[in-house]
Amino acid sequence: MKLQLSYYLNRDATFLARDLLGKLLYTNANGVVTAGVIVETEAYSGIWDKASHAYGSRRTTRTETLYAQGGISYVYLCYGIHHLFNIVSSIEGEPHAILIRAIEPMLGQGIMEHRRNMPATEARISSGPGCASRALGIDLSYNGKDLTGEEIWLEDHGIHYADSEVAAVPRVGVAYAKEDALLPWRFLVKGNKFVSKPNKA
DNA sequence: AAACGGATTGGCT
DNA sequence: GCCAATCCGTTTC
Repeated sequence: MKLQLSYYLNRDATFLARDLLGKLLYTNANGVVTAGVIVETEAYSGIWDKASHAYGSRRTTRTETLYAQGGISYVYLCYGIHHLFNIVSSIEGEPHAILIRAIEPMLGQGIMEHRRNMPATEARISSGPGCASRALGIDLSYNGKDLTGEEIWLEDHGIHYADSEVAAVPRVGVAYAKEDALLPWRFLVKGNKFVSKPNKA
């Protein structure tokens, strides 16, 4: 049920990004548990990926997390306000990460409503990487957390999407990555209302 | 100690 | 649906 360390050691970031669709992401913030089904992801793969923070083997205090062995979280602040949550994968020294861009709320909707200050009937409550993180209560304090621990983890509840239900399209907001911006490394569940806005395929 | 810039969001037309 | 505000951790001087 709970995904174990071995799952995160897979060295194919795009495989994981696709495989993570349908998995449940849980957080436990001081006993307050919330969870949602992952319905949109993006793969960031290693030092050759111009869209990755680890492009060109860039190592700073912040990106150091990406180089660790898979199975931990990488949370960083975007635009000064949004906490973007990534799953670090692959072996130590190979900086792969999967950005979680949207979830479908499954547990603790009332808590999410409070965190987002909007009714759970609104799709945007957890649509988009910043919103999904906020709904789950993820902030910078979650950076570097063990994903097999008790604060944040993933579970497999047997939800599986057929290839015909999944779209692989270019990533969002990475125009600066030049030719790598065209790679179809964004995966989403077609027709799911929580998938974030940029829907063009 | 200061400047930078962004894996976005949501408010406005 | 489009456009532009925005903020602080990170990086660099």
